[in-house]
Amino acid sequence: MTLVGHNGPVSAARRGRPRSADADEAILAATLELAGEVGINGMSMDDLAERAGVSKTTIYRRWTSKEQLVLDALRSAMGPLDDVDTGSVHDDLRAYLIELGERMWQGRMSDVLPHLIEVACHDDSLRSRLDDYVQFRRAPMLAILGRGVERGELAADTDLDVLADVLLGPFIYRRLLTHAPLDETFVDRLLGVAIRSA
Amino acid sequence: MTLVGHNGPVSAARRGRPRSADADEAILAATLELAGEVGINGMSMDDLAERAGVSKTTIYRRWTSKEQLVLDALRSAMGPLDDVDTGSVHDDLRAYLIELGERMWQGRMSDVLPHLIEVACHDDSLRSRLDDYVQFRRAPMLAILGRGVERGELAADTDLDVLADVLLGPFIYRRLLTHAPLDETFVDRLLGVAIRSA
DNA sequence: GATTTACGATACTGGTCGGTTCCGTATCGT
DNA sequence: ACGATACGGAACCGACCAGTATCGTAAATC
Repeated sequence: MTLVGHNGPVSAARRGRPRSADADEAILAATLELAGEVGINGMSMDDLAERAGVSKTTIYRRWTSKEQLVLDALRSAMGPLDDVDTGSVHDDLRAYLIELGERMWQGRMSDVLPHLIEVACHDDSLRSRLDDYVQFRRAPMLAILGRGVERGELAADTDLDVLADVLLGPFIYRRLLTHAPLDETFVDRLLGVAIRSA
Repeated sequence: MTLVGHNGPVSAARRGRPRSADADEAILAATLELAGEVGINGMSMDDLAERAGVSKTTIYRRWTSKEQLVLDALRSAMGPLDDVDTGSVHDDLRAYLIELGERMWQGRMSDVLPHLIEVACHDDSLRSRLDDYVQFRRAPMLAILGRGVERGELAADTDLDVLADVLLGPFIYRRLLTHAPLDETFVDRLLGVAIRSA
């Protein structure tokens, strides 16, 4: 969490008033919310404090800087993406892409993504955080495709990297540029184009 | 151009010292350069003036605000993208995508794109400018695919919209997220996956 | 109850930035 | 030559912002 104070061993029962766990959650949530609305740089710490229903002091008691806070908030937004093995590439991909589509619209990370991409152009910390996120989305996809090759559903010489690009790229493209929907209809048509065994 | 002064009829030979055409060009070029490096919001007018080798007064004599300047600079960066008809969908797409790949790396618009996407989230003027750009890239692509259907190279029930997403999406995806190359090898593999008549 | 720590509110500091103003100089048409 | 306009340089204004400091109060331990 990169919290400021050395929160020592839990058993050691600190003296004094304890930190509010609600405040931690409220600050992280408000950070993602505000950063999604006005951008990472456009977000002022004063506005953030107000949105979180918390004093600015309370924020700086936990994080040393805005940068550290944003980093933590982004990490907290990365939920795991399950990769179920149904025994069929098509069904695996369908399930995976449908969930991806949902998260791309309502996931906590989704609104911040455009801003994160922007800042990552010059900020190495955020750049590596974004790389984590990208691999996070890519790994299950490559696993699914790998199983497809093993089972003979996909040609052995298939370029899995490019195939993953073909399946993931349109999601980013629609989300950032055309704002077209990412619903089941889209997933089915996408699979129809990309996978021959449709 | 949204220039400030009413530059009247050209024949009317204004009195006094004329505006420097070099300055116009230098300012627009420096705007794209700097905006690409530090972002649209991160670009200060003082730095911009220095980069353009021009005084800040000279900028504000031409444009009323930073916003107007950026809008003009973006418009000036949109060069036309030719759509040659070779008689084969595959060859048309190949030529188109290879040029797209080149422009995505070295085109004047390309560095600004991530920043433009970001700002477009809250700025309607830039949002519509970005929409122009998107349609600008999509239109020739759809024309190529349309001819493919006419010639019977593509199935008549092909969803051209999704197919265009499949061909363009990976470019955005690689450019913004994975930073993988957009070279000829990639184009050929992409076409191999997306077009059955490969 | 005394001590220790967290909290909210507010004010403050040092810096940045968009945009304006002023002045002396350069370049045009007449 | 003269008036009109453009130019560079620099100072300037008002707004905003990250981060700090202070103070009175609330909640925990001892």
